[in-house]
Parts: sequence; C-alpha cells; structure tokens
Amino acid sequence: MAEATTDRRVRRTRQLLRDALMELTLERGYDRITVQDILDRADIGRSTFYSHYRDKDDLMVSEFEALHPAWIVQTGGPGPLSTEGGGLLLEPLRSAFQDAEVNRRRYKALVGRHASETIRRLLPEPLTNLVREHLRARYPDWQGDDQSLEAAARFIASAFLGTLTWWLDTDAPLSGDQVFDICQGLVVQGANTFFGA
Amino acid sequence: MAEATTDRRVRRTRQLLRDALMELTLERGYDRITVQDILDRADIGRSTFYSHYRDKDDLMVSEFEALHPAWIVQTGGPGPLSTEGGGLLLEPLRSAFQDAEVNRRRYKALVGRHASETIRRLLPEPLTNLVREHLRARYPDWQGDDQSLEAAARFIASAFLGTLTWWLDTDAPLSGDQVFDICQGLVVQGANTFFGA
DNA sequence: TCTCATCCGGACAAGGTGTTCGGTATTGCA
DNA sequence: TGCAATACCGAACACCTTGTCCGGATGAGA
Repeated sequence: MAEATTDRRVRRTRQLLRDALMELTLERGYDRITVQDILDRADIGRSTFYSHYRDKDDLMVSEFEALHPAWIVQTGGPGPLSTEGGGLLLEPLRSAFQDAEVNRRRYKALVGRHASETIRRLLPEPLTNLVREHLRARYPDWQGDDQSLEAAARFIASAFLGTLTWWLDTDAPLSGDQVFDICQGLVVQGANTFFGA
Repeated sequence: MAEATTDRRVRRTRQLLRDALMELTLERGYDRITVQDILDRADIGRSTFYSHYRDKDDLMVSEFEALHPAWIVQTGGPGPLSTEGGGLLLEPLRSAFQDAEVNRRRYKALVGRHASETIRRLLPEPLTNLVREHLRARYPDWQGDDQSLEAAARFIASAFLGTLTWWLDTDAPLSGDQVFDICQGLVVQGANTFFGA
C-alpha cells in the first residue's frame, strides 16, 4: 500500500513489477497473465513479490492508485467542487480525457476492455458520485426524487466511462477533446430538459 | 452449443447445471464459484459436466444464449428493424427493460455487477450495433463521419447498459418503464441536437 | 566497516481444472 | 416388451497456479 520508501531496492522492485504488469496487460490482457509471468518479465523472485503485494490484483490496484487521475482524486475528496471552472455541463471531466490521451497506454491497461475486472468494477461508483454531485450543484432547484437522480447520474457516468473505454481500445483518430465534446454534446440538452433548466 | 436434444437425460442434466449456476451466481457472484460447487448443487458427476460444456464460461454463455432477449436477437439479424413501432428515439429498447423486469433474477445473474466477465464483455458490441443502426435509420440526412457516429452509438449504448446494470443491482423502486423513460429522456434532446434533426 | 533489511530460489501444500475409463442405469426405438 | 445405444457415475490422474516458508547471499545506508 505505502509506496513511499527510502530503500532503493524496494523502489526498484516495485517499479519493475508494475512495468511488467502494464506491458503484459497490454500484450495479452490482464486475465491471461499469471504471477509467474510477471516474475519472469520483471526478473524478480517469487517470494519477493509476495513480500510486497498480496496478489496480482493488489499489484494492479497499486498501479491504479499511483495514476491518480484527476477525476478519481476529486471523488475521494469531501466536496463536490465540480461546477467551478467552465460553465458547461460536466466540463471538469474533460481533463480526464485529456489525461487519458497523454497517458494512453497506461489508461488502456487500466480502463480498457482487457483491464482487470477488479479495477473496472471500481470505476463506476466514484464516477457516478462525481456526476451526481455535479448535477446537484448545477440544478439546485430541481425537485425530483433521489432514485431518479441516481439513475440519471449512473446513466451519464456509464456513458462517459463506456465511451472512454471504447476510445482507448480502438485506434479512432479522435483527440480526447473531440471525444469529450461528442459526449458533452449528447448529454447537455437532455440533462437541461430532464432537470428543467 | 446445440441445446435442442431429444434425450430426456440430457435435457435434465443441462437444466440442473444451469439452474445451479444461476442460483450460485446470485448468491456469491460468478467468480467465486468453482465447477465443483456447481456439481454439488446440481448433484451431477464431474465427467458428465465436461461432456456437455467446455468450462464454467461455456455453461454461462449457453444460459445467456438461451435467454435471447429481444435486443440481442435483433442484433444477430441482418436488418436494422429498429425504427418501426413507435416514433420515439430508441423506443425498441424499452422491451429490453420490460423483459428485465419480468425475468429480474435471470437478468441480474447475467448482466448485473457480479455476472460473468465474459458475458459483460460480450454485451456492449451488439448493443452498440443496434443503437448505431437505429441512429442511421433515424437520421438519414446526417453528414458526419463514421468515427463520430461510432462514438455516439457507443455513448448511448453504454449509458443504457450501465443504467440497466445499476437498476438490476439495486433495489430501486422504479419500474422498467420508469428507468427506460429516464434514459430516453436524457438522450433524446441531445441526439436531436447532435444529429441536427 | 558494520548492521540490518531486502532479495533469492527452491521446496512445499493446497486447491482448482480438465481428462480418462470401466461399470451402471436410463432412454428411444423397433 | 426387448435391445442397442447413449448418457451418467465416480474415482483416479496429471497438470497448473497460488501463496508460504526457509536459510543463505547480497546490497543499502549510517
């Protein structure tokens, strides 16, 4: 869990393991990798691996947390802080697509179709939370019930996440901004109508 | 693969195995089930299992194909056939939500959060195809490029699928029609704007 | 230089997978 | 009803992967 260490050997070992995991995930997909494969690729002993990580999933989660994309950090925080900066709906999410464009390989290994199921199961909830609070802040006068809000938040979050996944997996010649613009354009009118703004 | 058999023993065996798989999936989640668990629950011999199915995934896929929800059948067919019957956008998808409401347990085991990763990976593509052809038929005059259409189709398909999954996993007191109405309401204006209709 | 943490690597048990085979029971069909 | 074909059983098997343990070697930092 704690990634900050002073010992050079520890940093080296963990870096080698994570690099190997990323490479292998992009080559074969996460679930076709064994711990031994990672060990061979990283040239690290078996017992050493288990002195750092509980299992393959633990290693992947550590890589996921090391990425700390903006939209995950935000959801971990207490406040919504998602309406400031740009008047357009869900504008803060744009940075996620821009970030994904820069670190495309890493994102593909983590969020793509062949990523770890553990990670992919983790993603919807924080993203939905982000969207929900954004909607709450943006449409404060809306009077609908919680279930409808939850459904709408989930709807929008799934849409963005699914599109991000698709974009990472294909070789579509679209920039992160372009993809985000499409997503935003598809949802902004519907949301305004739905929430009566 | 071929589920149609005349022998009563075969039908009985396969039915017992699939029932056991469904029960166990709802109880523990698909990936916490071993083949032996299924065998114990169904009271079927080990060798018998492997004479019918390649592995656990194969059994699950057979259950998935046996369900044949309307929207999967449609995608398998040649034509789009998705604009007829109801003028509203994506109205044909309503039947999927209604179907899911009737067969809630089965859908939850197949599409829910703890369903088989194999199945969950299978779902986006046919659903995206359905949506794409629907959009093509509905906005024939649209002049955009293929990549944008693909992104839009993926966006909408992910949104519906994610919301369906959420709805199945929670105990939200919403009917299938209500959830579908929310989805439809959120996307119809955006799509009309996006496709310039 | 010296102490300590880390790494190695081989061995191990445990658990799951998929196959094989001879014997038994049930089925569909004539 | 009788019979040949087929399906089922269950135990054994080899195989793979996982996670743990150990003594000894090596490298880091003070």
